[in-house]
Amino acid sequence: MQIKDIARRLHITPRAIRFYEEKGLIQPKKADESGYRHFSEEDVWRLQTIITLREVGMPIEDIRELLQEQNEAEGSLLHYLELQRSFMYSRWVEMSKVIATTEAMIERVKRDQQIDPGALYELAEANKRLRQTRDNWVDRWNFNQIADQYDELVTREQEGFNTHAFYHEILDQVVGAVAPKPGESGLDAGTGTGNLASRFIQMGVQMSGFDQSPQMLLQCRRKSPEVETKLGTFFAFPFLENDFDFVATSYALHHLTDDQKLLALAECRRVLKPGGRLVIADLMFVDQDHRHAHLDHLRRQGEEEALSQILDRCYADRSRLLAELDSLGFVTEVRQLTEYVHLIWAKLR
DNA sequence: CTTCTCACA
DNA sequence: TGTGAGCA
Repeated sequence: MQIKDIARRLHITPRAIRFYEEKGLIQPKKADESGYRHFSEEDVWRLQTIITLREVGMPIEDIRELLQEQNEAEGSLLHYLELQRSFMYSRWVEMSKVIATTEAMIERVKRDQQIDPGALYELAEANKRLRQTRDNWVDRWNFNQIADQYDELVTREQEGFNTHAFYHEILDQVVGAVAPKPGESGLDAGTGTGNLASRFIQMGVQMSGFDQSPQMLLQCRRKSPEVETKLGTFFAFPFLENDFDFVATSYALHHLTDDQKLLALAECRRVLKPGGRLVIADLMFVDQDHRHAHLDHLRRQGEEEALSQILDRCYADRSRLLAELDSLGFVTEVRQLTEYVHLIWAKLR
């Protein structure tokens, strides 16, 4: 297929296609003699993905990085579509928030019968901060790289400080706290290799899960094909509103900063049915005082490894999560499971 | 019909 | 982040 054919098919100009090649997003084969580009079906999917991601506002450079890690995964068409879906959801969630903010601005102007620039500015800024908080996330753990060893890593007996001590027991506690009834549908947020989701599957529950790492999802599909898996992020769960009876999440929130955790809680709320419940098990401190006291303690003991791990991972401020859950309309209960792992049970009022 | 480069917004 | 002109 020549450049004009594919351009017509995808409704873009040949010039733009060459431009994407120049930027390193595609590498079409060139015929030896003429120097003409020849495009395969795979190239079509890839370009379609590029176009969609551009349409939802993703910069060229980001698309390039995304497609690069994507390249090594197999089953291209499905992966391209999943990438597109994931970003459609993030765009959708973002638009919902912008609409809500605009509504609030309109209400304010109507009510006050005059424009208060400061307040309107505040509202507009809130959107910007939200986007920044969300865009700040990076996968410092490189899950695509470690996906095939992940289960081994978390269950290995470790010398000294072990963040994943009692891993399986804690997952069992989460299942117990959710107390799922057969036929219910649940979501495992940040499902990874599906260790939590598969427990629910065994109880006759319909499970969905999402993760930001395609490689982790491959492991999950291999181990537990019954889990519906989607590519997606904690800032835009790839699901519609009111989809689930419960959301469960374990050892995932600590990959987010505290601000990002709050966004994630709002997403939990969004996908839950009325009366739905949320169970979180993760690394936490009771509150900031507890955090600082504990860090001081470790410093005095010379526990450098534990200290650096805690500082490196984003142990949650439990009190802040609870406050946010309350304002989102949840009633909550808490239980401390191990030295660092706490369990939060929450139910929509 | 395609290639590439250069200038332009 | 692309586009159009001009050339080979």
